[in-house]
Amino acid sequence: MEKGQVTIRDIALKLNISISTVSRALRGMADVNADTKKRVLEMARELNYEPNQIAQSLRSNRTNTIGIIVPDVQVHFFSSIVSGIQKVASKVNYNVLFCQSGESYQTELNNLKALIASRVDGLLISLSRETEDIEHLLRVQQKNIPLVLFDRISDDIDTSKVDVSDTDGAFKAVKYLIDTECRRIAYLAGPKNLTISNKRMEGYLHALRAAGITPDEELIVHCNSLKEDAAGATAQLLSLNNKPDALFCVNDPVAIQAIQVIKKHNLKIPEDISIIGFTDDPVSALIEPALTTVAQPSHEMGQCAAKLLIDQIKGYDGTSRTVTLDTKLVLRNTTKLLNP
Amino acid sequence: MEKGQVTIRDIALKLNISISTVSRALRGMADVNADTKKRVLEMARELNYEPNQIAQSLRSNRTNTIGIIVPDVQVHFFSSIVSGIQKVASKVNYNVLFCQSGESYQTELNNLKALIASRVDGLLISLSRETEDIEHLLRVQQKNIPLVLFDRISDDIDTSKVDVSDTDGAFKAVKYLIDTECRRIAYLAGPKNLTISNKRMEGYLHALRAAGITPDEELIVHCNSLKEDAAGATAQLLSLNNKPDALFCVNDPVAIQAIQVIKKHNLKIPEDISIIGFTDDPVSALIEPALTTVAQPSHEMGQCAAKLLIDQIKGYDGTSRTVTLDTKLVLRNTTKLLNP
DNA sequence: ATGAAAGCGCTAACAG
DNA sequence: CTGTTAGCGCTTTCAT
Repeated sequence: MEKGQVTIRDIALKLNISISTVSRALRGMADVNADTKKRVLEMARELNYEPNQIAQSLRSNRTNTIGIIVPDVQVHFFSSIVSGIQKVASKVNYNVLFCQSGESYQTELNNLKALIASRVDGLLISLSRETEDIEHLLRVQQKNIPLVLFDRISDDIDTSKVDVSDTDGAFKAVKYLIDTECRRIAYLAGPKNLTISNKRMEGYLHALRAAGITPDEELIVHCNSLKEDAAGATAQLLSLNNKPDALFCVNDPVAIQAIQVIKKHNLKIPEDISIIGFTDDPVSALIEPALTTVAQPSHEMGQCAAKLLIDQIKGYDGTSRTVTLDTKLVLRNTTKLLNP
Repeated sequence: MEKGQVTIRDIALKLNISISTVSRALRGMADVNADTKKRVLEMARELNYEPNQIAQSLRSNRTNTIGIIVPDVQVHFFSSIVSGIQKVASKVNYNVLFCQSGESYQTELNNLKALIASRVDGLLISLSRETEDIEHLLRVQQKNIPLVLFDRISDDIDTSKVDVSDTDGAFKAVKYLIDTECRRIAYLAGPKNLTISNKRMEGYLHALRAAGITPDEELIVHCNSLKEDAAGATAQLLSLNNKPDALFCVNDPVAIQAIQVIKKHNLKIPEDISIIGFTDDPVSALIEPALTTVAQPSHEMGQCAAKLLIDQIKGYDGTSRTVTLDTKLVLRNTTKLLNP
């Protein structure tokens, strides 16, 4: 066995039959003598034979492998998506080639190159924060490689996409704040070019206007590198003459930062100031006070994206479509109770 | 381009030269006419050529791909390891095929089969909780596929391994509890067959004995399915006539469960009862009180395992060795301060 | 029911 | 410097 892995040739030689017969027997094709077939299968097991998928792929031009690129799998939201993808894929015998862009456009490019070279049957991508130009995605399409974008999607390309109802989620959150008597509601936003941040802003503005509240520029603050700036941005809001009485945050980490700062200022949550986040990170239920947040179905998102892609690969569905999953407002202790 | 991806043959035809020349030019081999080479490279770019790694792999018998199996990537500890692995691998142009066992032995077996069929150059595995028999790993070795185990390792196989100093970490934790005047220290253990849980128990016992404290069977409670049973186990300890004054927990999720229960019993942490966890999950710093815990360098663990494997693949090092990474006691607010 | 042979895309002798 | 050829392991005609 020193010569590496066992091949159908080894089996054929041992049994003194041709490799085509072995191949046929192994795949359970109809026109093989029952006895031959039995002997082949036995020998295969005895020699611990595993089919060489590389050879199969070269022949069939299909690898049964899909590629994923996410910014950073250490972020729970993404690991949950990746988990969903992998489970769906493995159920239908697809392998998953896994890459991280680390929020770098250049790395995303390199990842993509590697995945294309590996001849993945399809691609699942959540764009890096740096990515603005999507030329590389167009090149994927030219090569007829099925592509599904998720979460960090782009409007500049016509392909299948999975996202969540950001705008509606934000609307529901801000509406709840208004319904619980908050009037000066601030938005702790993400970078100005981040699509999801802008969509959430839309929902925020829409909810304010629907309640007859005029948005105040002063109350919208952008954090450039999400985590780091959040504390500063919060401090800035708290130093206003006319302080906010609620904070809607672009995501949970920002909200958690905000909570820390607010606590230091000795303000009571939610009596003095209410807070709502976005994502429903597992941490959010455990901190104190437990964070009210707009939950995104991350695991489901992964599953949905994977299904969409595999359907496309198998040619069940050639049209590109966008699936928008629902968000849900999870009420916890950083918001006041609704008076019935 | 309807015919799928571009091959060196397409380039050769367009340029009216042989495919071997194209192959040589593409790989920048010395003995190619500078002009020919230039024309090949230009044409390659023009046609958007990407080398077919499948074909290369079949020829070279190397895929430049490593396989990972982890129980569940949604657990931060594992996603952090996976992240470390992927970064190291991509730096040296290795792809990562990613699988999850979901703590199921059967799924682990299936994953392994798929990865072997994909002819990965090496394997990185953290065993499922169900896995007791390691026959499948021996078969991997018979096939001469380099294998590195990490975190959930097995003593029954001679291969490279990466783990952390569980015993020493536990010792440090329990010693700290003793040094801060705790005397009745309980151990909230994991399943009885879980290696890491047992190693941590050793450290626990060792620290007690070193301080002249006789271990009390009553104070060692096993949780079978880590998360679910923790609450019950804690309640059980609190109902003892002679209650514990400290809790050493097999991991952070268990510790966090314990904290909830203790709070409900209106006991003060750490005044009435101290708690120490294991892992340093990101949550642990954010809960209240912030959890004192034994930190495991998860990201580093991934990097280390990947390096070990790749060295082995490249034949730099054929011997199997075990790397034990250091743990660190991170003091937070579930333990008392040390009196100087 | 089985075998022989071609070919998937690429690399590596071996010739020229 | 370049072309020809064989072959990696497998599937699939096409014969027999």
